Amino acid sequence: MKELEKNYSPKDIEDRIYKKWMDAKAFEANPNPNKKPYTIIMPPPNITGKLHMGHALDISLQDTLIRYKRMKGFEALWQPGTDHAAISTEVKVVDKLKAEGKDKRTLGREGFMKEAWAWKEKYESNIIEQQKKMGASCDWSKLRFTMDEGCSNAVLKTFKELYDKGLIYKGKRIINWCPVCHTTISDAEVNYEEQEGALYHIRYYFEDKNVTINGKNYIVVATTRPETMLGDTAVAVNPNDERYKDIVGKFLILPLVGRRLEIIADEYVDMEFGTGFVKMTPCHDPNDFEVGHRHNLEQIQILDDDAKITFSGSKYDGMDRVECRKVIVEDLKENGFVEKIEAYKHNVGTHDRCHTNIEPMVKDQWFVKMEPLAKPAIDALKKGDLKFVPTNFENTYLHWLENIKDWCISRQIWWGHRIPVYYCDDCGKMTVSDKEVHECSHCNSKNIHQDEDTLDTWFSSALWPFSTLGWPNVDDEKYKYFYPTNVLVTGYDIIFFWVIRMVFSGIEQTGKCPFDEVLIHGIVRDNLGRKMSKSLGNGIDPLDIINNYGADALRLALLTGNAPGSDMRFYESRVESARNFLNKVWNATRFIMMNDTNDTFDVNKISEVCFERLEDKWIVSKLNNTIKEVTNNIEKYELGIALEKIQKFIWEEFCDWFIEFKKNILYSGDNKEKSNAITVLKFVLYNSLKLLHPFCPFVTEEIFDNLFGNELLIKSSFPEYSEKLEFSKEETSLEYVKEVITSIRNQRAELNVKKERKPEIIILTSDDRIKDMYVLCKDYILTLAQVKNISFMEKIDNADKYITLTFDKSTIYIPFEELVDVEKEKLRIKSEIDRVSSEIVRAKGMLSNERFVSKAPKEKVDLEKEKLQKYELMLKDLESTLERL
RNA sequence: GGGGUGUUAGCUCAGCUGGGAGAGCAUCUGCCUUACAAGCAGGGGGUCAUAGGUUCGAGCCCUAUACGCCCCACCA
Repeated sequence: MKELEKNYSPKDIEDRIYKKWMDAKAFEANPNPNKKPYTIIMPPPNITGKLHMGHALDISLQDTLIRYKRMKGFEALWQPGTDHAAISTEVKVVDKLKAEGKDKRTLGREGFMKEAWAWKEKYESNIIEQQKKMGASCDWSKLRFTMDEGCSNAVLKTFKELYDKGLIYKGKRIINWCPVCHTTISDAEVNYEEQEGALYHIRYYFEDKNVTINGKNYIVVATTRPETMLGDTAVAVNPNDERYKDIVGKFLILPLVGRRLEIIADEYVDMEFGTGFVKMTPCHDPNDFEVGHRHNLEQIQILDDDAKITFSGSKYDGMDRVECRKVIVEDLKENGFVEKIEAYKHNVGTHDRCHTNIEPMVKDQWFVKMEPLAKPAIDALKKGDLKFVPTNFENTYLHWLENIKDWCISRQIWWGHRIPVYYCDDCGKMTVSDKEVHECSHCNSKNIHQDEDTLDTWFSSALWPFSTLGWPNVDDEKYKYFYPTNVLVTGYDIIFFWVIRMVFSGIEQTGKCPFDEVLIHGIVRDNLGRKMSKSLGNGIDPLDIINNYGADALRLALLTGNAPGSDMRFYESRVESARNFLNKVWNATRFIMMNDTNDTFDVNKISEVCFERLEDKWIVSKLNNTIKEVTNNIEKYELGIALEKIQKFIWEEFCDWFIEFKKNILYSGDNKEKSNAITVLKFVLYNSLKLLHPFCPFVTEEIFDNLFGNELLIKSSFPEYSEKLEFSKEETSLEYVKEVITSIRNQRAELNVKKERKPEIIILTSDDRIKDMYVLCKDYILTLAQVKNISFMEKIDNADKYITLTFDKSTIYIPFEELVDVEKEKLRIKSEIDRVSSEIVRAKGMLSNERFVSKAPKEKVDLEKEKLQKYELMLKDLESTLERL
């Protein structure tokens, strides 16, 4: 047996282990009729960035699940890939070009795409390398990209099918325009930010000088955006507004411009707000657009794509929107149109990528009709075909789908899937096709040109669960075997963007919900609870953590105490304690290897009969139970709880107690005993490593390799709970061990044993197995409580010289004069009497409550009876000891 | 405005279908015991936000209140 380093150092190990897995093709999964499939589709990271803590958490969760299922005997596929991240990437590439003195427009579409693909190659490999550092066991041989040929085919096919069904349409609608990115964005990509602004109250005079309201011949409208008045085409009031009933249908004159505006009545207007008059700017406000439609209002576009004013023939033409606002307000003031200006906080829509204020505009765009698609997605959840963990996100999901608006999918950028629509320059008609198009399908003219726009990046990600598996080729073996997938793991922040769109796309295109369950996790925040962000500079780089502590430690830190769906704060101290735990496992291994006398360990030859001694039965039974509980927890996605139980078992039960028990045998026992001890130690470690492997794969694989050789841990099987290891008939034996543990604890903790004293303690017991356990603990007691030795007696004569600790099956006698400060001991016993007495009162109270006895389950009642008995015994003993002192 | 969620030890958080309050960190005490000082043995510290209710029994279920956070909608 070789010797291990004193401390676990992940750096030397992780890359080597990862390579080993890769060489063994351990991550690959292929259709296998003899196994059940288990599939997780990885949320494809954007090719714009590097690995952050959110990814690290995402990977830790998924990798743990997939490794677990793989060990459980499933053909477990974790499908990796990356996302082209349309706008984000385009912005980055444009910036990069700018830095190089190049310009997107002069480069042209083709030249730009070349640059973008080069970017993709570089950044994709970066992020993949980083995922590998985390230990991600995804099937890299099946790596996909949202713009690769297969995914592009899926996009074309889907577009064509939805178009043919009338679910994709082109129309002039009001959309969100980003004046910086020069593209439309969907509603979901708009973030509302509260901004300081002003509410400008402006007078609009009646056309007819004889018309008055409240004695004035003007009305007052309130607006936060006075510059948009250039596009006003009406003023609206609520039809139920008694104040203004008589002036509906009258005309106003738009200040500065002179346009005639009719006063119209529409329910949209809130009578309570402001003056009850609303100026209507159908081209630059979504609500006004709707009202405009109902009343056939003229649409006047006053902003161009840069959000500059286009109002030819006026001084405002060409002004920036912000500048124009100032000028218009000045002009209004000068001409006496301003009633008042109030400071006003309001929410302004911004682009989630560049944080520019978005501009509502009317443009000809492509949309997906959502209502018919949303319905089956709602039903899927209601029928139970789809479940969220935790379930409270189901409300969010339903609420969004039930109030859904059509999805604007066209983007005025180049990096993405180009919309497969071709316009004929001769007949003017459209041809939509999922194949290459060379001529107009209506007039056969070759004079055609393709739509310039590309698709929203989420259009392709929506197809990810099946496009990566071979769809639209429905005969693809991968698709047939691995689809639909089992669980989707992602953050709550992209439920709307991604999860919902995958669900309705999956149902529409494949007829099946793309996954059974969605495991939602929260955001990893900094130690002050803030989001990690570039602008705050508070981001923690997972790679730094991996360098310092190892990937396993990072994974453990992210998984412990992290409940599904809720945010967590990241503390480096957590990583440190995780690392310490791993070191503990490492050293337990080291201990076993140092004492190893048994090179012929064969786990298959181990059965329940190997566990002869009490402590063996005890630890194996603990192990067995841990396996059962941990399996349950993992199946319920309670990874944090599972991990906690494994750690507790390994550290407290295995290391602190079992290994300590075995030291006596290993140091002084005979060879057969030693060999037996090693066998059990190895058996428990062997299974512990397996339990632990899904969570921290590197260190466990390394240890496994050192200790058990041939087999790869990643390919081994997860431990199974076994009835045979319950030792149910031996249950009392476990209590013996517990008793010994308790007695040792009591001596150490409560007696204030003086350091230099090493007297002999005496134990009375008639049970040989108890005797055995005390002998086993002898050195442990010696070391820790400085008790010199243990002797066993049938009875003890001068009992009043001893302090006693009484248990069910044994009594410990400790010579108090030698060992203990009598006064302190009296105090201890008194407080102990108080505690036990109150327990007795509690138990008696419960048992004398007739309703408890009659209504509570029998086992609960029995439990209380047992407790009462035990405490009464203890009380008696404590009282007699106190008397003797 | 609608929906969700939180309030548990000094800090950050677990607590699964209701059955004697837990972890990590911090703190205090004693240990360089030959697997591990990245360690060992122990201690202190909680009216589980408040008020009611259901129940034999509530941190957990119900109702209300207070404070906080998140998401959606967005009123010019």
